[in-house]
Amino acid sequence: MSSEYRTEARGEMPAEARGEMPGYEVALRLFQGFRLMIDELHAELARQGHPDLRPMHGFVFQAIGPDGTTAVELGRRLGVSKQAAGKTLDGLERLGYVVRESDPRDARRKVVRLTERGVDSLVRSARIFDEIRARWAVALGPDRLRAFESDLRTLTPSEMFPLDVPGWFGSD
Amino acid sequence: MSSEYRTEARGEMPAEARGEMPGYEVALRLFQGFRLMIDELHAELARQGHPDLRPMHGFVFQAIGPDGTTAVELGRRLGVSKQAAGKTLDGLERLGYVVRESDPRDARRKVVRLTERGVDSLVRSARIFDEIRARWAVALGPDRLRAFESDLRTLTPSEMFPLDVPGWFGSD
DNA sequence: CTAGGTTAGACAACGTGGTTGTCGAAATAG
DNA sequence: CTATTTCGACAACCACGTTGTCTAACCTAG
Repeated sequence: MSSEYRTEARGEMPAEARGEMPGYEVALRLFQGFRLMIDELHAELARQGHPDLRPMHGFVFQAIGPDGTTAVELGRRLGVSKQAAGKTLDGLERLGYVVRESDPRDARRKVVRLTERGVDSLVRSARIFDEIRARWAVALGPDRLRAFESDLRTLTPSEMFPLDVPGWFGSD
Repeated sequence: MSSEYRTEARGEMPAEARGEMPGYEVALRLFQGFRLMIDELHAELARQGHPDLRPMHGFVFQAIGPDGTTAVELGRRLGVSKQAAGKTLDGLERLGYVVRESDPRDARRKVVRLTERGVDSLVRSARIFDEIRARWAVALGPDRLRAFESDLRTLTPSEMFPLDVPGWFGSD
């Protein structure tokens, strides 16, 4: 991270003059692109009846999945302790996005499932994301956006998205 | 955010078959690209003598700037209270990345400056970012990467990068 | 069938980073 | 000179993560 402290590099034409970007700016702009989408998503979700959802909740819903899961397994997927996952679920349960049902086949397990409201938020999220993408297609042109997405896939090859976002940014 | 709950949309050929990407995947991959760069940056920084730096610290150093700043102003730039900014600075001061000097022209102010060690971490960060970018240039080809960066700039037009990352993800 | 180990979830104590509120000292406006 | 603003410090509090412990339920050997 450095704009003022940039390593001006060995001779030749500066990178910017060749239309290139300093490495740190690529990182910053990737994050900013993500953040623009997420901020707009949640502004629109708030307008559409989901004012209490936060960026993290999308990752949680994704980790819960259509078949439900347990607090332990959720903690594993999110990279946090089962207790932390449980506390997050407490909040989402209060907001009406998930329910805990007891598993008849294993009396210890409490299976967490999305409620109708939870599914509704996911359907709306998908639509809003697609609308943002559609605006990007206008801004870049559809061919250019397809190339952009293809390159993005090349650079981030994994099939599985890392969901262990909570605490990732933290200070220690 | 939805893979299983995708809105399959009205008729025609599915977006994937046209080489397009669902909107939510664009967001996820932008974040993943950022995260790949940041994770590699900090792994390499740790190897080069800066094992205690965290993703957030880069934003803090950026907000401090080459001329130094005060806790109040830093809090403003990071979007947190002056007290929170002060606590963060306490930690960085203990680690030897910043010093607080009293301002002879205003006895209330304590100007925070980067130490030599702080500047060293920025110089190394810039170099590491550029190395990662260079590998991306190999993966995509230099022309394709330039186009990618150009499109990224189009999509994230702002001059100023938002530094108010702490708490942005939080749950309430 | 039972004994021992494992697993899920609840509960408590704690740490870290954020918040607000208050205060005194120093600067500034009138 | 006085009144107001601003900076930094201190304290109380809160949100959200952590670890540790405990009980109930399941599973597997013998």
